[in-house]
Amino acid sequence: MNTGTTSAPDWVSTLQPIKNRRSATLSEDIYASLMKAIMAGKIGPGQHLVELILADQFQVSRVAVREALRRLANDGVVEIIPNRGVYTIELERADIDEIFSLRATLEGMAVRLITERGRRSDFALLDEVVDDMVALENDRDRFAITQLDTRFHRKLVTLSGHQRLTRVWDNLAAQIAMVIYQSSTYYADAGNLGTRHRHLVQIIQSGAVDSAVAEICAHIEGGKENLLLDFNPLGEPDENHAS
Amino acid sequence: MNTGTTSAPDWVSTLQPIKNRRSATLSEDIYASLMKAIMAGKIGPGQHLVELILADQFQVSRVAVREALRRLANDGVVEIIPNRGVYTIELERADIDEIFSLRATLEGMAVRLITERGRRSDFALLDEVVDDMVALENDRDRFAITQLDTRFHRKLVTLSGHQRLTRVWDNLAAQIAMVIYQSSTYYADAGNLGTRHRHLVQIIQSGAVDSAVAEICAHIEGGKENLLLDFNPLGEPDENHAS
DNA sequence: TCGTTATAAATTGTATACAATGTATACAAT
DNA sequence: ATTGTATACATTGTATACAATTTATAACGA
Repeated sequence: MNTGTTSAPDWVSTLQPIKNRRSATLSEDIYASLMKAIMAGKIGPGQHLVELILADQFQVSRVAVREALRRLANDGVVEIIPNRGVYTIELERADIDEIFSLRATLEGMAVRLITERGRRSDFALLDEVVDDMVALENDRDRFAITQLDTRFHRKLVTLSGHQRLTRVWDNLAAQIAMVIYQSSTYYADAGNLGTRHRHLVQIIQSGAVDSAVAEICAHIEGGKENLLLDFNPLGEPDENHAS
Repeated sequence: MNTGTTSAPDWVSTLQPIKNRRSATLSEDIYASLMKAIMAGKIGPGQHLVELILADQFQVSRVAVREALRRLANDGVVEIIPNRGVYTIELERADIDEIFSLRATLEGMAVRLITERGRRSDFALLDEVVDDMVALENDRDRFAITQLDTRFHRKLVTLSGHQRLTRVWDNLAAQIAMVIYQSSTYYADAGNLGTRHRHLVQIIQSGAVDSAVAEICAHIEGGKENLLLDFNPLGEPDENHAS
């Protein structure tokens, strides 16, 4: 527990020290804590995550922090530069295109599997989430909305029964969340969130595979459009406006 | 460099100690070495990878090995059970279905992107690989054939220009290789390998997106069929035939 | 004989210590 | 002033040491 005297960024102090761990290993807890902070935008893009500083803050050793950082690198939310350090990624316009197009492909596959199989119980489980959405349609709690939306789409993927697909989606989910939380307009039309998802479920339920896949793709594309409404190039140079 | 006296499996001794590292970090080298051994089937499914034993063999510390093992877990070729250890995965029939269906989806997306864009230079690069295949059509070197086949499909993915798609595919590639190397019949029809891939490139070149995507899916599905010809349930119970 | 508890062995999880690498600063030479 | 070089600092990479957990083994009682 080396007491580093190095100057630390503001967001460091917001990280809660690990008192008694909740998961199987320390690094798991640290991973969860950092992931949450990054996804919520508390850490912000391009930040340097220094092992010793984080270790001091969490009151654990560097190795635990180190392992957590490697896991974050997997999920693509931080970048490791050998001998230099770990930095949170900076999402540019092209990245958003990639994230959403890949997401559409993955969820499209899930929808195809669900639709082809046509299990009544699947539809019921999806409807459950939609019901919660409808109940929340006049709410303005962005956090709750995001949670619910994510829950629906993840349910879609898990119901596919495809473990590897789920795993890949979970990886991407971190980046999706990063982007969504940073946007103010993504849920501009939160008012009809339930309606839109209900519609999607109905098409899936109808058994029309191609229509269902097309619908989820359009759904996701629509989300991207909303997102881009207020996309200001966060990490981008913004075209050097002289000086 | 603790000299463990514990009994070690045979395959351990085949791993070359790291003399002077080639990549940026030690764990990177160890990761590459282990991955190669697993993909080639030298380590086999269900094996327990003990950190200390590996550290002794590579003549490095446990932490470097540990990091490498975590990376392997990402790629889904080993499974980490907290406090118990790291084990190579055992692929069952359902896993093969998953791997190939996900692969079809990913490469399908790549083909769509390439076909939509219709870049002449892309076609040329793909044709280059196909030429090499044709030159090798009467060869019986399974290793060379596998290498070339992998090169083609990876080229397909990278040419899509979609970094995240490429990354996901690379992850899956390890599992694909594991399966292929363990099968004797996957390249049963290696004689027309070049022809089949040439056909695929031509359809892509024609610009017919739907046909091209359908073709790559059929291509991959065909590969799976070959693979399953000699699939003996490696890790599977084989349906308990009484006792 | 069976199950239960106690003890020891093996293995992983975590912390600390040291080495190597990269980065910035100060100073000299031109 | 500018470039090159040396030195000190910050940070990561790697090794060793200790703690915690699980599994195996043995002793014990019913």
